[in-house]
Amino acid sequence: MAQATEKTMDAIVSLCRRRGFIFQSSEIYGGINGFWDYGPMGAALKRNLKNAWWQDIVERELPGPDGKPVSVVGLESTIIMNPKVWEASGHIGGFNDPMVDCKDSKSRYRADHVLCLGLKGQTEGGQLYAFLEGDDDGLAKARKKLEKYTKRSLEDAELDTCAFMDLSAEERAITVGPDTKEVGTLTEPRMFNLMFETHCGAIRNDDAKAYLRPETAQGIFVNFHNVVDSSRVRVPFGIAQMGKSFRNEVTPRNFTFRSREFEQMELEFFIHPDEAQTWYDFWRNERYRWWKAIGLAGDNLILRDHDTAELAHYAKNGAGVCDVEYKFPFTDPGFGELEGVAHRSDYDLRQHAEHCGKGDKWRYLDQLTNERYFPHVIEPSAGADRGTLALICEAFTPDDSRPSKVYMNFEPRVAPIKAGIFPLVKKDGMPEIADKLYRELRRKHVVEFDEKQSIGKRYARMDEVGTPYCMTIDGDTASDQAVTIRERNTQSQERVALDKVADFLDEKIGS
RNA sequence: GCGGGUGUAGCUCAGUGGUAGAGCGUCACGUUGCCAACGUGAAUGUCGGGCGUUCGAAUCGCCUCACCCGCUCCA
Repeated sequence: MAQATEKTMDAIVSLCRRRGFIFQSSEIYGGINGFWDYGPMGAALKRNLKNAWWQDIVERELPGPDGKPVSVVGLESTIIMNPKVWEASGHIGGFNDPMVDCKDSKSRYRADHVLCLGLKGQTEGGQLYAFLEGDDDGLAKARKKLEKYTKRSLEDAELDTCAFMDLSAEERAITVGPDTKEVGTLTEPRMFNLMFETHCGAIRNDDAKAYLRPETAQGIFVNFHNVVDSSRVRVPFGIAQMGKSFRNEVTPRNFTFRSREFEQMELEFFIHPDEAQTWYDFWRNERYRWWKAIGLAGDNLILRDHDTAELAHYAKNGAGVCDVEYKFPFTDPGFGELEGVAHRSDYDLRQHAEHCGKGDKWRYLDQLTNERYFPHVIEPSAGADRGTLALICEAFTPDDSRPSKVYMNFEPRVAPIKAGIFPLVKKDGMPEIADKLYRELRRKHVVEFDEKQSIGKRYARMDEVGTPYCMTIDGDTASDQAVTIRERNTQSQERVALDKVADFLDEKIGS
């Protein structure tokens, strides 16, 4: 058995497998890179997370910046859409990063991160030496190579740096790659399409080509007017959607953190352009608060505002972009993104208005003010799989003093099992009383009945899947009509009357 | 995609050319009196996969797949 006394990714992955949280997809055939399955516990945990998001975003009342309830409706759009959606959104074309390969060293670089060092004023002949942006060692190496080539030491003023992206074919031919000694081994910058392709219908030609969506957001934007016309919403309001998205990542990595198939929980919140800052600030703070409330309450969660330099094309000059980030064991001491909150301006609605040919007719009409405009969008976009993984990592609590050596400290709201119902021993009528209690509690909560093996072993199992409460029917229950309730984190026990157990659970778990 | 590492039972691992093992876990029966108790019995292996070398491969070689670390990238 695993002696998981340290909070390492290996220990967490091991527990996920052992207790049925997460398995590798298609494992019996050797697995498939970037795809993961959720077992019984993982499916329950992820569903609880998604339900909490849907309830808190769409269903329950949330006071907005002005104290009035925030208005949000739900949507479920398809994974495959008309390919023109992706032309309009910029995913075909601008979405991908240009990459450059080195034929000699077989390395691949982000083309826009490659810089070239050369002699100032030199227009022909000579050689250029490539290095990676921010790589001081690489720069020093490039300079050394250039000095060796010119056979003399060079002053700073003689040097010139330019971007590889800006080079002509002739200039690329005299460029030496960062990890080679030959010239001309770098390819021209090439796009790698991260969208999965498929074909609709029986004939597989270019006309039938379609894409699996790389984000759920566009399904919301193209349905903007359908929702406005059918559901009596008024700006400001939001459309929420959760669902699978697909990206053919070059390097899936870090357990479920970067997968090729993943689930998003996205809200597109439509606002008047003048109110962008107010609503951006609201959602920025609200989303951070929400992740804390769902169980990421410790120091591992941060809210990070983006620098202007890293802003996406649609977010320049906006109210801002920030990430809710979690310190995973594999990112430590850094952080990994759980959710991005971005002011996307009116970029997407305008793009679709233009591409579908409706143009200004696609503007929103405010019937109170008679103003027509393209609403701006504040987009809180969260990863459900990343969120689930963060909940698992945060909950994983080593404790050598207990038999399981570890327990999962889930918030009761997201815990896969809310309570275990155990007869202390399998005789003297205890199983019958336990079974009756189990059936009663099961009507409202996910609870588990277990009469096998010793009581300690059953507690240990519940610790490892993060069940907050265990209710034990013992020899006194028949006479005093009360059970022992064990609390997971403290392992303390209290005596609760049988007819008060349901109330106890309702209060602790919420309904 | 590049470089490095790893891959044997559910888990942790032993096994370096000669009949696939241990501990824990799991299941059944008995027992039980609050934290992985005990007894008896049982099930579970493409030794990641393929090809090769060999009389014989978990073990040696080549190819491949998956995972981990670094680069890269990202919801």
